[in-house]
Amino acid sequence: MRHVTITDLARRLNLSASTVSRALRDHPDISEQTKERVRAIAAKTNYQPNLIAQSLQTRRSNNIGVIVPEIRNSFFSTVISGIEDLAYESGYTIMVCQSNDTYERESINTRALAANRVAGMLVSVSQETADFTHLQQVITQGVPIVLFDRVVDEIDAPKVVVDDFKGARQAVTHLIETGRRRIAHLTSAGSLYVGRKRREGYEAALRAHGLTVRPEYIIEGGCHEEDGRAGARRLLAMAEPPDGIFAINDPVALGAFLYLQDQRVRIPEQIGLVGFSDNPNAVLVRPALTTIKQPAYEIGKTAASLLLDILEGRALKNGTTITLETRLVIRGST
Amino acid sequence: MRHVTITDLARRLNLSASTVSRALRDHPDISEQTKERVRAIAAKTNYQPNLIAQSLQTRRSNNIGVIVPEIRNSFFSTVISGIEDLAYESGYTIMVCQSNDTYERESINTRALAANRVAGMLVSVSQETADFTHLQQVITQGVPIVLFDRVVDEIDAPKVVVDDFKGARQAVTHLIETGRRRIAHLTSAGSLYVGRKRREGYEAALRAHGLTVRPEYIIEGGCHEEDGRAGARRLLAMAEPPDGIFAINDPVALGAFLYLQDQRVRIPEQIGLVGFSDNPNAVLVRPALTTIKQPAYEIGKTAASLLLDILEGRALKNGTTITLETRLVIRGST
DNA sequence: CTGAAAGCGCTTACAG
DNA sequence: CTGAAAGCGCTTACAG
Repeated sequence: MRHVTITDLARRLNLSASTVSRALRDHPDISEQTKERVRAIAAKTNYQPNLIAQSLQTRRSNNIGVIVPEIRNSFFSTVISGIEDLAYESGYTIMVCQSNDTYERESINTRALAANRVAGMLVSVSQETADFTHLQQVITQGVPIVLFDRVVDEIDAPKVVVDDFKGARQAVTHLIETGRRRIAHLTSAGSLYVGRKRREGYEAALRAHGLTVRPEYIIEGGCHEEDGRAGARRLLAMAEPPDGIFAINDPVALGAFLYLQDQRVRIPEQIGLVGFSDNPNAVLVRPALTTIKQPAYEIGKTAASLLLDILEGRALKNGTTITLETRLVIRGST
Repeated sequence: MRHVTITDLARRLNLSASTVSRALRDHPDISEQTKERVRAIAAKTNYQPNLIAQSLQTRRSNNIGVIVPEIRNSFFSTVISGIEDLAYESGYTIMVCQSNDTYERESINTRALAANRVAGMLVSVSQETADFTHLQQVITQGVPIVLFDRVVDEIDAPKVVVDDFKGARQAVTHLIETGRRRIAHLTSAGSLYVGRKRREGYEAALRAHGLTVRPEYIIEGGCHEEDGRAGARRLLAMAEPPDGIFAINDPVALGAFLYLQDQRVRIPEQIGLVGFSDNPNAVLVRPALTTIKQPAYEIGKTAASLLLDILEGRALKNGTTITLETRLVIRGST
């Protein structure tokens, strides 16, 4: 019923705990014969080292903390999948928290992970977060953080991102090149880094083609499907509705898509639509969604591998930021 | 740079570690004044209790382990979301592992979580798993397990499921009642519990309506979109293709859907299609997918709450199995 | 009301 | 090659 300990093994073999410990870790000092005996009894009793005790003693941990806005968002669950696969290969386990896009929960999560003495953290900040001391404190305590996707300039930590500006500019340029002139943008509220960058890309594309940025065409909402629906409703209600929409991400784009479809607006003839992410379900709608492909799984793997580099002493250059490639995937919605 | 310890606080206040510890836990013996001093210095130095040390001492943990086949499957990521939300409310953190549907990785994950001395585990077994000693050992060690979705009869543990048999029967009955007579089934390979149950429901519905079960119409594959495509291809190639398809889950159904659409097969006129889960993307295709709604988020919450009941000493009746309701959601694909 | 001591399950310098 | 001792950061019965 109880967990077997090293002391239990030692007692049964008439050895000291030290010797058993060394035998289990294959220390060269220990005789092969003793090692055999220890291994045999360990296997027989189903001994499992207590990683808690080991962590306390060695002040090292095999756990890494992950904080994302929402686990059930396809983009983030794919990132987590990438993180877990790499962590698994390297003998780490991940502790996963979601902030539900609130600052409060994000900071509580950060503390909980710190209290659990994770070796490091991988975080994508919430939409609400504007104060970053919770993250700074962790770093000050010597626990490395790698930021991904929702990164922030205020924190000096390695980052894994895609070129949001460029991706957005590409998306909007594509809308312009396919003949749209009244292009709206569905974006997040607040100061989300990716929101800002994508919006800048949107504006840059318009300007580069001599189009004016019309503030009424920029709808600030959230990052979910329902926000896309709401945004599309507002756009359709305008005296001069847009003929193109660039959404901050695929869920928002799909929300807009469904609303337009409900309203019998023809896509792409009346309104062209572009998303951002290339979630698996971008290909399910008809016409399929044109979008900017973001390598979610690779983002997870890359962020995890940066963290492992730090944990295993491979120093990173100051200000390391890895920018993964996005790609415009043209489908039927434009 | 280093983490502040209780001893650090004690030294700065000229108190003993015991007193500081008691003050922090608000022990009644300690004077209010001392508590104040301790709290003040703890806040000032950003003291964070070392949960690792605490766990070792108290032999309790605030971590619960979660093992799923695949994090980036919409059903499982939603379940995990439910688990995390409830765990968060109760002060627990979750450690998440994916087996990628292999027995090997599932058993290694189980050991890793056990070595991390999680308070309990929530698991949905892999498609490959046929030997359950890795789970049995954990239970024997006194670590409770709650199974969900992919449960197994061989393990005596509380379970959270939906009525797969009934849901499947309902799905197929619906296909029959809408006039289909040649109904195929796309299922998993191997002995997956949910696969078996859903197949039994499929066969029961056919028999109840005097239709014969035609083995060539039962295609064993996997649980992913590509398996649905492959299955649909095989069905279409038959001399007498089916006029209805019941798929083991939504990803498989959507894979079949896309293949049929590519082949210009009209849904629902030529072939009616029903899935299982009601993933968010079931509503994205046109016609939208008829499916059996499975409350993924509630499954996660329920499984987590059963585990918390056990952890907090609220005994469960032997053989507790919670069966959540499924519902037939009729959309355009039938 | 506070402190000294023991101990949770390990690891590792130090001795022999 | 093996063991005794100390210690990781806590908690808690036992004394005072």
